[in-house]
Amino acid sequence: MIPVGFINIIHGFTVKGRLFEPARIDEKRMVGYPFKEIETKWQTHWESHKTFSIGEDLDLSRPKYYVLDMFPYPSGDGLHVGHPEGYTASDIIARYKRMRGFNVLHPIGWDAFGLPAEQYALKTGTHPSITTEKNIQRFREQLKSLGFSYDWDREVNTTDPNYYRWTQWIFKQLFNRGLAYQQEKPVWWCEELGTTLANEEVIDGKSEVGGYPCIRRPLRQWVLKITEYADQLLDGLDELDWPTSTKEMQRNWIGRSEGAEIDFRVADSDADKIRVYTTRPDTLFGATYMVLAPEHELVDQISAAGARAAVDRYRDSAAKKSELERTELQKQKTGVFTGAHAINPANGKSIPIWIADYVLAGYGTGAIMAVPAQDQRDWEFAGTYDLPVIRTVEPPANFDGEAYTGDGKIINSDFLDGMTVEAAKAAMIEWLEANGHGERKVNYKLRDWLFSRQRYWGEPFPVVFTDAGATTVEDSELPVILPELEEFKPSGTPEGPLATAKDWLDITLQSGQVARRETNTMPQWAGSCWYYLRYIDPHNPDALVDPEKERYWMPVDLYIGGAEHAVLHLLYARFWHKVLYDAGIISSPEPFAKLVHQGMILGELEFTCYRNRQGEAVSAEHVRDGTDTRNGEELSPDRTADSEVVKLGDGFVLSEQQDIAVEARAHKMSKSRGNVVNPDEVVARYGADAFRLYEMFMGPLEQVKPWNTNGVDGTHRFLNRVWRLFVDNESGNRSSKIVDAVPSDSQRKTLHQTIAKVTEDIESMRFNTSIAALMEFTNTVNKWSSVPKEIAEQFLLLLAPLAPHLAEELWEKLGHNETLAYETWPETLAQYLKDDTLMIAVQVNGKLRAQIEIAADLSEEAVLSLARSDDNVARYLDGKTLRREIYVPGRIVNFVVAN
RNA sequence: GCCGGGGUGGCGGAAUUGGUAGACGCGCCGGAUUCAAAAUCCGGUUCUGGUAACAGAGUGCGAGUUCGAUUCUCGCUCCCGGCACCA
Repeated sequence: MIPVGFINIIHGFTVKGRLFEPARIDEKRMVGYPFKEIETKWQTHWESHKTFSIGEDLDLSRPKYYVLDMFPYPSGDGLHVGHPEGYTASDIIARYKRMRGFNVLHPIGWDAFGLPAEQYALKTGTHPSITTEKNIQRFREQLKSLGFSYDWDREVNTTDPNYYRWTQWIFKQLFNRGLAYQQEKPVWWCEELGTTLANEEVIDGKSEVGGYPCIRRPLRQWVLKITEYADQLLDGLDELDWPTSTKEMQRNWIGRSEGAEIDFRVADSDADKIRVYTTRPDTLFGATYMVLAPEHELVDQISAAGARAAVDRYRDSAAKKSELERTELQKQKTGVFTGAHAINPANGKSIPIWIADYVLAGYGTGAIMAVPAQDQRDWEFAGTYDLPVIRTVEPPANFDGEAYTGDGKIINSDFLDGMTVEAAKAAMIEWLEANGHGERKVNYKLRDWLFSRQRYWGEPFPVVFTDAGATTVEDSELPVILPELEEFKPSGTPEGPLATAKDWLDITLQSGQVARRETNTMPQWAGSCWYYLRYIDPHNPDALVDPEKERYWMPVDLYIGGAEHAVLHLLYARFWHKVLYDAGIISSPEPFAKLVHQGMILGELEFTCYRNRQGEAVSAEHVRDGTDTRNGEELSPDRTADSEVVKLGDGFVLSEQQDIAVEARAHKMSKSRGNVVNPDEVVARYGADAFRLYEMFMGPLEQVKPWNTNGVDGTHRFLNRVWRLFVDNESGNRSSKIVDAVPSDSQRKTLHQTIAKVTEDIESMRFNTSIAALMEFTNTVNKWSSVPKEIAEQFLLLLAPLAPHLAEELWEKLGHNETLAYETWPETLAQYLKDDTLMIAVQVNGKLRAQIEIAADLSEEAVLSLARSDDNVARYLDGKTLRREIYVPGRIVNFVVAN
């Protein structure tokens, strides 16, 4: 699912003779508590005791919590520091919820079909299943080394026939419900990859993977009718606790719009009527011309003899343009007059019909009525070709724009005059329907989902072709197993590599009928569309999920994963889910109740100074995209050491040459930049607990933030201090500072304030501040001469979700034989939260002049009097007229004075 | 262009039913320990002035509301992410 690959080598590089080593971390030897030993010990313990396996016999009277990570695509490069960010967050929640008495489902698996393994097979002949298995091993080890509390008995793997059997079964449900159909569709074909690609896999006419050129060609494809669910997918968003940006992106992607379709008769012709789609039926009287997409089917029929040559020329050139060129040219709109005219049904006027590629064939009806007065695109086109403009909405008096798209009084529109836009739309639709000229219509940007790929490493379709067409195979025939192949080369034809599997391809059905299997495979999205359901009942041979278990566990309570999946994965999964819901197979209309995106982790902050060919430094304000904005000269970026720059004003400048501003920013981790950080090395040096803690301590989970290996020092030191607090350095036994004594009130206060803060922060996923609270706690406790065992234990329970290995070890040292994973989470006792005395601020005219200590229950009058008598406050009140006294209990006093 | 998010010390960040800006950590400076170093511990660290007490300025820029604004309102600006002729 996470397609980004990163290398796991950290290499220094030289720039102008200086060596930069962004993350050479084995150089310094870390001394401190024996994290390596402890972490291995507890990882082994959890595994052998199946601590986090929830098994089959659950106490269903307990509340459940399903916390899910987006499962990874096991790339050959292993984990990078971005993966464990979300995984750590979900692990903390999982561990916390267990301690809160929930049955917690916290699984992991592998999204293991996909192009990279197939391309590797092409190069090396290694079967993708071997590569995949090897990569999974590596990922599994890495995840285990970080101490995540997954239920490893529930691991799923999309390439396992026992898994994809049910992916195929779901496809059958789609097929049976008429939601899967075949169509000749112009699709992106990439010669180099020997496969078709989905729109989202082609960027600027090149393949997303490899950057190879792609062309459009028609192919028989499987398509899923996601558009049938457009309204449900849109409406379902309202009830979800998801980031607004993600919901908004899905809404835009679905792109629902309401309007009307209107029929225009072609003048002096018996050609078919031309139907247009518009969201502004109220502007019909302002339609001054009509535009058809170059691909529109009526173009041939209507073009006048004299215009035909020009029309054909324009159509040819439009067909050759890639999508990119079409959109790039949006500044200057082009088109050709067909020589034909259409009759405006509202007023009988004749308007010219043009073709232009700013009208898309695939949206609406592929034809529009152009209203330049109220549409900026039409305005531009009309300007270019000198077409008339009729305003039908009165713009505001001070309006100085071109097309006016706002609300206003309708003018020049016969029976609509004087209405608002909203009323006029309704009135016009009513008129159109009454007179047979058109009808109300809802449109979507969302297109049906191109669901087949001409690849090997994907799920085979459970489909065979006979003379009668496509049929699905019997359930008893599932899974349709991917055949072994000698060669993984694409056939070079639109048929995928499976076409070369002769023994597999042709079968005889039970009826005796001869049939041929579908040679397409499913796209990578298929397996990830429903994996969260399989985790609930991963080994069930009879159903994709047991209905009773499904009812208990669904929906997912918390789903954590990257924002790059905001639309596609999350929309496709919701679509399948709703289909399964409608089919009565599952009980919940939405799969993911709450969604959180972890922010990307960037490389370390870098300073870059740009230099021209003479080697002269160019100040950053003159640099844009690596060139000098003043003369267009190419500049070379020069990585500059921290010691050579100094902060000046808003930015950084060279310390030797302070008129030269340098660029200061953290970049996305990438091989080419050499700023990739490998978690294995961080774990080796600091330990998994310190690594987990740092990932959470960096800042808010959702935020993009730069990595800084030095920062791990901080969390490691913190864990060291905790260790020394509990363990005697000499003997390795429990420290004599931990005593069996009754805590003092003040000690209880420290503890319970920490419990309150950590609990609140974990509940709202503010892990950075919960860690800060634990640090403050240890800073305070370190000053105590002894620590009551009761306090020490409660603290360890608070630490446990965040740094589980160390917490377990110290818990054991305090004399416990069982894991603390299911201990009860500490309870905040309110009586220890309030202080007897508190410090409050005293301001005079809003400026802070003193801080005074008061008894918490002191009356307002007494507080004010105390504040007035403070020396420094008195200084500012002296000789002035006191106008107002403000006391916010427990917080602040403000005296307002005048001369 | 449109939609969404953001701008706070040298750095990551903390504080919003409006109430002591800079918690916690990194880095840096000073000290202790050490033959020395690492590690550890203690103190300092927004800027300016002052030995200090304290004073002035300060949360992207400019206005406004308020006794009081990082927080609310209006205008501007820069950065990040997404979409981009969807009629």
